[in-house]
Amino acid sequence: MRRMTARPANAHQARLLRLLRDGGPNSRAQLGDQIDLSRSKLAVEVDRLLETGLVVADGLAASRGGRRSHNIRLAPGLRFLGVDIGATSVDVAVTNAELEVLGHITQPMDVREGPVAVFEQVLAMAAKLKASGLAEGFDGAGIGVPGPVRFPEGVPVAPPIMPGWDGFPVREALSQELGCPVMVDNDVNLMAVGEQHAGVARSARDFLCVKIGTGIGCGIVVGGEVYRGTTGSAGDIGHIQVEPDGRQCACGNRGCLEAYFSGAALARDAEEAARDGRSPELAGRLEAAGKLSAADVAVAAAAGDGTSLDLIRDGGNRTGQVIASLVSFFNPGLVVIGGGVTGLGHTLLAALRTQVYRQSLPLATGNLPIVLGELGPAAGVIGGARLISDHLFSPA
Amino acid sequence: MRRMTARPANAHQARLLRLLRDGGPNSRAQLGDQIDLSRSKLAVEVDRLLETGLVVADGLAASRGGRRSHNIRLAPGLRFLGVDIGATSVDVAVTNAELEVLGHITQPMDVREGPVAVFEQVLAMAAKLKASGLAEGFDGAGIGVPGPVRFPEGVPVAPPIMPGWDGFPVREALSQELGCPVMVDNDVNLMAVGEQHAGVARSARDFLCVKIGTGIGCGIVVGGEVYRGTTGSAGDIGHIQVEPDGRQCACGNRGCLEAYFSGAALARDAEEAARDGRSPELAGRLEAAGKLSAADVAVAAAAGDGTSLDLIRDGGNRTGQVIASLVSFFNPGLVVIGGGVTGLGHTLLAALRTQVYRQSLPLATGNLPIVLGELGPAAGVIGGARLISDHLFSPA
DNA sequence: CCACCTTTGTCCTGTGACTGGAGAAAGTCA
DNA sequence: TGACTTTCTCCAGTCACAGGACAAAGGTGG
Repeated sequence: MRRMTARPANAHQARLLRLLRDGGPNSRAQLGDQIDLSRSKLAVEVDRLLETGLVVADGLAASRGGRRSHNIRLAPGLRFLGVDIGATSVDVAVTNAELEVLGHITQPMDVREGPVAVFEQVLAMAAKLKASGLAEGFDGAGIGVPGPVRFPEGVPVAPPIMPGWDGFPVREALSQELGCPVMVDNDVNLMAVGEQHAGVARSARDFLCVKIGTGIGCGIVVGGEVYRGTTGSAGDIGHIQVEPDGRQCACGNRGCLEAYFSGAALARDAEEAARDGRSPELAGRLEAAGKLSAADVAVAAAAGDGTSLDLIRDGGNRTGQVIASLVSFFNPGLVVIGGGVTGLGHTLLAALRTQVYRQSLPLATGNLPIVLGELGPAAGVIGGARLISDHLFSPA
Repeated sequence: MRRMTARPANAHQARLLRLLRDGGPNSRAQLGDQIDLSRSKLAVEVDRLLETGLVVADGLAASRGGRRSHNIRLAPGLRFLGVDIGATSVDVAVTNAELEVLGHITQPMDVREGPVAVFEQVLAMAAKLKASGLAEGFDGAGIGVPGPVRFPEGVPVAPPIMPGWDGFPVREALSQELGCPVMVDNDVNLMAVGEQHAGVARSARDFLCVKIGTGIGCGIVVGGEVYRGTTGSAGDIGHIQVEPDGRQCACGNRGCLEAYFSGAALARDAEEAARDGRSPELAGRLEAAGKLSAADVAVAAAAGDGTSLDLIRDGGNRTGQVIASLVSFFNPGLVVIGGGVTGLGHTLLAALRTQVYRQSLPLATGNLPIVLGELGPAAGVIGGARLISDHLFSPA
C-alpha cells in the first residue's frame, strides 16, 4: 500500500513541479518563459522529471505560430488527501496533483473523543474515497487540527478544546496509517493557505484570515508564508479580552472574545433569547430541533428576525473591534472572513467593516478589502493538499 | 565630498562583510569556519574584497596551535551615520563599520517644524561629529522618523504627528545632502533592529519591540526581518481603542491607547494631578519647571509619590492589555519595552507583565520574557547604522 | 635546538552546472 | 510552395567551486 512518490532532486525541478501544479499542463517552451533557465538546462530537468514519473507527456500544446510543442503535466495518478478536523466535524477530500478537489466528504464528529477515535473515522472516510475509484493510493496528506501545533514535528501542543490530543504524534501516526508523507497544521492556517491558493487571497502577500467557527482563530500570512509564531500559537485571538471582568470563558479567564462571539456562544445566546421569549422565530426552531446552532441564527436573521440580527451585529461589533486592533498592528493587505458562521453573511460583514473602518487609521484601512472566503468548507482541505504538495514539491 | 564606497560583488562577499561587521576582525581560517566555502574560493573572495578596499589586513591573529594567520577587518575608515528623529528630539551618531558608536549627539527639536528645518539641524549635527575628527565622510546613513514610511522609496506617508512630512522625499534629499546612500524607516523599527543587533534581542527571531515615547509604536520582527506591513504602517498600536467612547485622541477617534498612556498623556495627567493637589511632589516640580514631563513622573515615583506610581500602574495596565492581545495574536519569543518612558522602569514593567501573563494563554506566555531594552537612546541610531550597513553589505 | 606535528595559505586540476549558438525538425502563413 | 516562426536537440565553451598537493609558518616535546 505504501507509495514511494519520487521527490524533486533540486530546486529547479521543485520550481517546475509547482509551476505545473499551479498553472496546469504546459509546454516546455511555456515553462521556459516562466523560469530563468536556458532551454538546454530546462530540457534536461524536464527529462529527469519524466524519468521519475512525477510528470508525463500530455499531447500537443496549442500553437503559438510555429512548431507545436508537446505538453507536460503532473502525473495524472497523483493524489493528495486534505483533512480538516474541526471541533464538531471532519472534512476529508482527495485532490489531484493540480489540487483540484475530486471528492469531498463531511461528517459530524467530536474532537473530544480523542485522536484514536477521530483517526479511525478519518481513515474510514479516506478509504471510502479510495473505494469510489477516485484514488488508488495517496501520495501525501495535509491535516488541519483545531488547536496549536508544533509544526516541524506535527504534534498538537496544549490544545484547549482537544483534551487528549496534547503531544499526540499526529504526523507520525497518520503517516504510518496512510503510508504516505503527512504534514499537520492548525486548521485556521490551512484555511488561509487554501484561500491563498485557490480563493480570494490569490494575489495577497500579507493578509489575515479570520475563522469564526466553534471558536475564533486567525491565520497570519507574511510575505506569502504562514506565520506560526514561536510556539505555534500565533493567531489565537479567541481569548483576547474584549470586556474587563466580562463573561466567564472556558479558558478560565473572563471577557474573552470567544465567550461573546463564536459558533458556540452564538448558539447559547440564541437559545437564551428563544427561552426568554425575545424571538418567536428562534423559539420555534428550538422547539423543533431541541437545540440551536449558529446556522439557525443565520436562517432566522435572513427571515428578518430582529433578535437574531442583533446577536449577529453585536458579535460582529465585538469581533470587529479586535480585528481593528489587529489591522492597526499588522497592516494587512486583505482580511478574509471564513468558518462556519459565514452563513451570517452580509450582516456580519457590515458590522465588522464598520468597526474596522471606524477604529483603524486611514493609512491602514485605505485600501483594505474585508471579504468572505470564497471556498467555504473546501478552504481547509485545499489548504491541506497545498501544504503537503509544497512539502513534496521541494528539494529532498 | 561624495564617497564612492565599493559594494560586494556577490553573495559570498556580502556574507563575509556581515561576518566581519558582527564578529569583528577575523582570520581567513576563522571566516572559513563560519562560511560554507572551500579555502580556495574563500581566499579568492577575500582577495577581491581587499582590492576594493572594503576590508584591510590587520596584523596577526591569535595562535590556534599552528601557523599564525593574518587578521582581516573591515576598513577602519568606514563610517555610518545613524539618525533618530523623534517627536521632540534628534539623535545623531557615527559608528565604524562594526557599528560601534564613536560619537553621539542629542538635541531637542520639534518635528512639526518640518523636514527642511529638521534636516538643517541633522546636517549641522553630522558636521559637528565630522569636525570632531570622528569621521572624514559618511559611507551611508540610516534615518528613523516617527511615523509610517514607504520603505522602498524612503518617503513618509500620512504621518499623523509630522505635518509637512507627508510625501517628502527624505531618502533622496538626505542622500543628496550627505553624498552617501541613505535608508529611511520608522523610528520604532530602527529601535527593534538596534536591540536585535546589539541589545536584548540578539538571539530572538520573532519578537516585538514596544516603544513608549511621545507616542506608542511597536516594531515587529518576523524571522529576523522587520515586518512593515502593506503600506508601512504595521506596528501602529497607539491608536488601538482601549476604552469605548473614551478620551478624545489627537487622531480624531476616542479611547485610543495613546490618549491614556504615552509621554504626552502622562505629562498631561501629571500636571492635572499636580494642580488638583493630589500630589505635592508633582506640584512642587510643576512650580519649579513650569511644566511636567514623563521624566518628572519617573523621579516622583522613585521618590515614592503614590499618585505618580498610580499613573504609571494605570498606564501600564492599559498598555499591558494591548500587549496581551498582541502576544495572543503574534506569539512572539520576546517583548522589548523601550522609548522615553523606560525611566519608569520596574513599576511599569511589573504592571505590563501582570496584564500579559494574566490575559494571554499559557502556551504563548509560558517562556516569554518581557524586558526593557538595554540600549536606551542608542538603540535607534545603532538600528539606523545597521539598516544602512545591511543595505550596503548586500550584493549590488 | 631539532624533529615532528598542526595550522594556514597557495596553486592547480578536475568536475558539474549552466549558457548560448548552430542547426534540424515541425509547424504557420501568405 | 517558399519564407518565416517556434521548438527541440546537440555541443562546445565558460564559470564557479571543491579538494588535493604542497609550501610556509608556527607550536611542542624531547
